[in-house]
Amino acid sequence: MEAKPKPFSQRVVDWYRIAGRKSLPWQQQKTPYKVWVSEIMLQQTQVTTVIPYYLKFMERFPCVELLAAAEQDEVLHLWTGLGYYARARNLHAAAKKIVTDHNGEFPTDFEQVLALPGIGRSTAGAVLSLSLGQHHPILDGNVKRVLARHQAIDGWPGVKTVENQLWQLTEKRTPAKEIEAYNQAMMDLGAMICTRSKPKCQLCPVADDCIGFELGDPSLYPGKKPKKDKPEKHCLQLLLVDGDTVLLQQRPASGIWGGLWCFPQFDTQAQANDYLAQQGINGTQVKLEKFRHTFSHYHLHIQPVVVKLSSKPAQVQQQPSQWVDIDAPGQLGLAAPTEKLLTELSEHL
DNA sequence: AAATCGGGGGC
DNA sequence: GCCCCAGATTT
Repeated sequence: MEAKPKPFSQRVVDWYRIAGRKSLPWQQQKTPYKVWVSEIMLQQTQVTTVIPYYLKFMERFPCVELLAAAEQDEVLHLWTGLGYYARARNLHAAAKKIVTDHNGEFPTDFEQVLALPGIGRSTAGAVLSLSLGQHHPILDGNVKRVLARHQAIDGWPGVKTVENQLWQLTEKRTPAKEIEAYNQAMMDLGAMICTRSKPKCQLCPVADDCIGFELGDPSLYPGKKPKKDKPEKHCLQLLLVDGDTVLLQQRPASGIWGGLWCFPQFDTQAQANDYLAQQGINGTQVKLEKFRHTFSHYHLHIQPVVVKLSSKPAQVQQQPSQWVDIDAPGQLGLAAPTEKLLTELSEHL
């Protein structure tokens, strides 16, 4: 008589009990708020990078009311360096909505959670299952990878039909019991065993019936995103220096570096000169070394130009701007290149 | 140098 | 609904 193999979910949960992660900061005395903040940060960054950001964030905003009451600048400040700043703005907006619409209590109804900005089906399911044990399937990058390999699902998950297959599969595999352990286990399995490259199949609890493994190369799944050439763009950034201070302008709320504070940026030297003339700014221009910053869809070559002013001009700024201390810019959200240039400027002067 | 990651929003 | 967009880190 043959032994009946254990179900997929049982093997995954058994593995988790032994090898999974249970002592991360957001796994202690779990609440929807803690799990929510961690999930948003983890959408764009790995666990080890997230931990210090998460700890600082929770120290400053231990509850949703305090987050809702904060200035956007301070929220972005705590996000500086994490990237995808729209997520911080959505987090902040969602906190305000929780206070006004839900009396400061994180909603426990799936549809209401889904209606919060920055939360889609997978994140809503993750927060409610991990913090409250509600039964919802999840489909983050880790789960996609595990499932796509296990069933050898072809194609890039960015394609709707492929994504739909994966949702069907996660619905089918998600067990009625032990939802919390299973969902956490699947994310851990993807992060620790079924890694993007060099998966540790010999340690995997579901390698026995993994079709990707059986076919010889699980790393062929999921299919890769078709790649596009990234255009090279160029710009100048003006570092207007007056004594120990420098001028920062706030970026428009949407688009690149939305809501962050950056140096005034121009496409051409001529446009920069026009601006300086308009603002009545005189001063010697000193070019710093050009560098390249890469986005998801283009490379930006930034030519920093230091302009030392003899006096602060009477600004007729068309957008919010402020003079900040070069060594201590304050509680503002800064893009990575802005931080880098501030450091350089500090050394240069 | 290339891959990545879940959701928003414009069309 | 489809398609494009966002950014720093890891491999």
